[in-house]
Amino acid sequence: MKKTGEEPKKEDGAERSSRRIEILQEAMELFLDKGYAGTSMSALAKACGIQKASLYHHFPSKEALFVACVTEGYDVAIRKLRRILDDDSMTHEERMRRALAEIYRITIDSPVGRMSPLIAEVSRQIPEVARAFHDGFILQQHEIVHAIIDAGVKDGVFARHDPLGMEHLIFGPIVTLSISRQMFAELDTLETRFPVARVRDSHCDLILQLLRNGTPTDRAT
Amino acid sequence: MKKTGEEPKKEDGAERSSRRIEILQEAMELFLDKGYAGTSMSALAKACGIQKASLYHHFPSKEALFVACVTEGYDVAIRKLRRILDDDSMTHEERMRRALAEIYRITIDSPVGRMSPLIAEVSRQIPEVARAFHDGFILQQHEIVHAIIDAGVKDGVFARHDPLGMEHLIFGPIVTLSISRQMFAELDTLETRFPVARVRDSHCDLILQLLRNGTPTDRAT
DNA sequence: AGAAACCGACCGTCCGTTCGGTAGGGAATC
DNA sequence: GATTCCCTACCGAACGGACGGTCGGTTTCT
Repeated sequence: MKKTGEEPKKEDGAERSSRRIEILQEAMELFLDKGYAGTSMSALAKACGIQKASLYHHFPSKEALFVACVTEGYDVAIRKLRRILDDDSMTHEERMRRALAEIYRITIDSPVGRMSPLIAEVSRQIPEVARAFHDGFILQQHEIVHAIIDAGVKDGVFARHDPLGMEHLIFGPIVTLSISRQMFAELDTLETRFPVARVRDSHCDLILQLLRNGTPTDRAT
Repeated sequence: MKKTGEEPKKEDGAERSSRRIEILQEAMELFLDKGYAGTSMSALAKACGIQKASLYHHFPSKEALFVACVTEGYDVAIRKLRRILDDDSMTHEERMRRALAEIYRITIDSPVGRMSPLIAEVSRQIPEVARAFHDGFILQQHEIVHAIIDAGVKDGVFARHDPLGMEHLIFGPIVTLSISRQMFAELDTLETRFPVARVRDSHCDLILQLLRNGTPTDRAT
């Protein structure tokens, strides 16, 4: 509701409530490492070097703190992706490759992208966070990719495919790779079975192969 | 360690410790519905109609109970998939389509398949369960799919692709669809954005399109 | 002075787990 | 055939601890 209205000073933006930002960063780290239920307010306070009661001067509850963790930050994460969409100096294929690489980076390396398992964990308890994550993060990326593909189709460079199927074919492997790398982090075969660079390059090749060749079977379900 | 040695009577197998099985079924239901941390032993006991202390006569701890939930059942889940692999009465393409449909069913409908978010939630706390899930469930399915593809390649029906990339292109969308449908279950656009049948059919078409056409760029990274 | 930030101590609750004890049925003993 | 023994399944009650959250008061900054 009101997530940018608690600054002590004016809306200078540069250093608005440094404590609050510090708490959010520590919280993000702990949540990603220990999960939502596994992160206690006491542990977070200790990580920040303050008392637990002080946390409640910045956030009214643990749930609100988690929601802030999710909602604040994903607009920053996809900003670069949006810039790729707006860049006209590339060919359609090159722009697609750049966008895919950036989505891999966002989903696997950035804190917001790695939060999918967390959202899944709390989605029943805090349904609003699932909606926020979907509308503000997932949906944004999907729309950007569709825009890139549509531009290529319009110029006759890309073949037309079922948008829904293409969407899942693009994002499915990326999301699954990110989640797998987290849940199987302890496996000694992690880098063999789930290597980022190899999967990314191979995935990219296969998608572009589909985008270049038209689909002969145009079965409409 | 000893999971089949607690029957009260002989090892008749038909009704080995009915209480134990009842507990496992109720536990699976609760875990899938409320998550691991969100499922208390008290709630499980109430669901089974017994006292909480009685649970500890069948399982030494909550962790052990969860591990049993995961490990007991996934061999049953992929039995049908294995039968499809061994069926020689189909063409390669038809077998691939059948296998894909079965994997969608397993991953989205069966209890074991829907446990991925749960495994992710507890993977740090109980690392052994992640390994068991990977080796006994994920890896089994991957090997079966690779065997089906290899047979098609050997007969010249399927084109050869990077096995790792193909693996992620096949399983990625399925796993992501299953997880998305759970974490975004409250969204009113769920069936529009994540419909099983449409995604499955479209996915299947795209995969087979790739398997039919060879890949011209044979870049080895 | 006044507000914001912070602190130490505390509250009520719920959790996983344990303990001592009971009911009941089958086997062994007399 | 009755008694004793034993073992499994079960139960009521409680334990220790951790958790999210609160309260009254103190410090800090402007």
